[in-house]
Amino acid sequence: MVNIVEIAQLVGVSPSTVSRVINGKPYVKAEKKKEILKIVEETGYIPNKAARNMVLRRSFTVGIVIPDDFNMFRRQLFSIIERHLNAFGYHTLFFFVKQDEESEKTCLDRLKSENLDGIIMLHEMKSPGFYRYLESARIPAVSTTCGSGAVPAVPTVTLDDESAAVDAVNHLIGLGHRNIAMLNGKGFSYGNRRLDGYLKALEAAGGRDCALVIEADRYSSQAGLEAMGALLDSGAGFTAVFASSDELAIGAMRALRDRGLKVPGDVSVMGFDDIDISNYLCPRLSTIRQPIAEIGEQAALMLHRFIRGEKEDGAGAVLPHTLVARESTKGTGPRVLLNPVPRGP
Amino acid sequence: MVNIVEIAQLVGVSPSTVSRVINGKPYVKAEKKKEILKIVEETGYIPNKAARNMVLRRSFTVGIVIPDDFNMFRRQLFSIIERHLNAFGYHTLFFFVKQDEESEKTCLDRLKSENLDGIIMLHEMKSPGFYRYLESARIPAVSTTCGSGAVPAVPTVTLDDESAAVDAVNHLIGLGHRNIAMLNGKGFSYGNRRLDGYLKALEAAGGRDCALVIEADRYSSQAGLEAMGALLDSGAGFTAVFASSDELAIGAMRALRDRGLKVPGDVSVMGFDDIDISNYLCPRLSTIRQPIAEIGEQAALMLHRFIRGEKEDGAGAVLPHTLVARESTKGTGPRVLLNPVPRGP
DNA sequence: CTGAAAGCGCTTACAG
DNA sequence: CTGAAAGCGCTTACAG
Repeated sequence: MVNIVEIAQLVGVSPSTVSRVINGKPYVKAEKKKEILKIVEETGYIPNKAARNMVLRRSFTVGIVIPDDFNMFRRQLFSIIERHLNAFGYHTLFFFVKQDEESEKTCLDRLKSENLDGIIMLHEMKSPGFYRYLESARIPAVSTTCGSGAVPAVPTVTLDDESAAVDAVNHLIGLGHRNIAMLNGKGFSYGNRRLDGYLKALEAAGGRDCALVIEADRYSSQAGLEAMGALLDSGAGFTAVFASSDELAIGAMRALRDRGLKVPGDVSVMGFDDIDISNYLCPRLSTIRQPIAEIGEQAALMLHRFIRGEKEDGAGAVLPHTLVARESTKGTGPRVLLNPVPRGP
Repeated sequence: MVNIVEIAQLVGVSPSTVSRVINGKPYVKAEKKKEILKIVEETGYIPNKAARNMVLRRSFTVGIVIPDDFNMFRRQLFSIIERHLNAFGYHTLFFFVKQDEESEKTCLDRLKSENLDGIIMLHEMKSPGFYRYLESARIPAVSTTCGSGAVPAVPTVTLDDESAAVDAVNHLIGLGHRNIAMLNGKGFSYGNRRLDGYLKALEAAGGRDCALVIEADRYSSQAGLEAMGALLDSGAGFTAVFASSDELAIGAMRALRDRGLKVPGDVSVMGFDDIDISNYLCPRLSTIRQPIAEIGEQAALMLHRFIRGEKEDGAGAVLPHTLVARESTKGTGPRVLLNPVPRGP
């Protein structure tokens, strides 16, 4: 690998000058510049990043902290963020973290050694030490996952989970459903906020005592399948389900079908996220659309400004969601309570 | 940020000694070691990575080159690879690349500046310059995506796409189907290999003249929806479809349903990949299971050995696939050719 | 077992 | 406009 002093020798100038033209600094005579560029081109010289980062004491890269088992919603989100960040000139470094302290600690240690320009959180850390560090080390960070205002040092770009859940449940109520179960995930605060919305909507409709909540281990299809299976086994009655992620809903639909129940004939199913696949399912999934593109764009932009020292005015942004009514939800018709068919043969 | 000389001063030793204990080198008196560790702990000192990488002339990180719009199959694969790589002590740096020369060039330039220990290719580069560079710079690389043996310098861990496709089509043939369409993606050589398998199976069954191939833009559900729509519009007759990715199959099923056709009642659909979601669909998707976990593990292991200088014996590994017959494929029954219903008013 | 010194490849005041 | 020099934070022969 050729380095800057070799280039300098080849051209017959000093490394300082080479550095200047490489970094687009002014004050270099046009002809010299041309010669240098020519040699750089010929040799295929690429500056050593580690050396550069060291002296500059920054890395021009932003870290993206994301759950190890990130679902499709985050899959889509991070692509968008990555793209915007690139457009701003940042590289991107992923930190996959699991749901345990050990993993969070490892992540934090790595973070510290990287000299990151900034951080995007697509994850919620349990350990407060993490956020304390960001604050004390004055590392700009933006979250798309914490509750708005939950972590003072970290502005959050998100939707209003609670009112989105209210809308989802109201959609079901408007269709005539009264016994609406909620299938929630675990481990993220947005689950709580969506649960709050569910309860609130029920309450407003005078059906708070119909609340029926089951908690899945995660937000995946498999978790949804299992949780819905358990719900059906319990013998609880319901004609609709609100799942707090599309993947949960997909698993739930599968469990319903496995018991011979029709969606939406017997049970209406409502998701949350509007991941790409939801519109290709049979039936197409009714859901709450998160404005993924806008969240990603805003988060990247906000972080960029943050890094450049344009102090943000605080809590972040709350973006509008959309109710997408598709085929997996429909009216109750005779409004009878579903009696789940007994399991097995 | 505290650095190594400050730590040294605090303890009253030289930076050399601190460096030794941090890196677990021998020859440090136990008591000194203890004191140093204590101060390191107290101050929360983390070595500066850029500095370390520079002097060591390596980064302890492997690059993962992956299509910008990677699908769920790669999503699952990269998580597995990332985990194994971590277990071997590598960090991981993603390079998202688009299907154009520009993007490939950018990727290559970044690659050069990173001093990577090795590279995993979850993508196929069009520009031969990329592979030439890997070879000339002697950067260990392993692919999971190129054809086996396609790029001499890059061993490949993959399945036998052609014979997997043969199995898929034979499954359909065994069910009584004769008019089997293939829905292929674009831009990756494995598409060609799967196409070869499709043709081969047809030929072996004496039905080569029934070949009916439509090429989608990509391997996504949307692409599958569109391609299947076009196929139906063409008026071509078929009772089964072999799609070269599960996502393509999902889109195809949606298009079929949109025309009022039943899967598998009217048309059987076969996918390829066996991504997580496929087993939750209604109907559950019949498909070819790629041994994702094994591919990921093997690729990581092979790269690790490669990096350590244990020269691989060349072309890589071919792992076994599995035919997974689920609900989206079934016998033809009366074996009539489907006459597509005319498109809606 | 330990430290002083050189060096990794770059950038940036500083002096001209 | 340009170069010599110092310095970023680490590691590693080398000499003791």
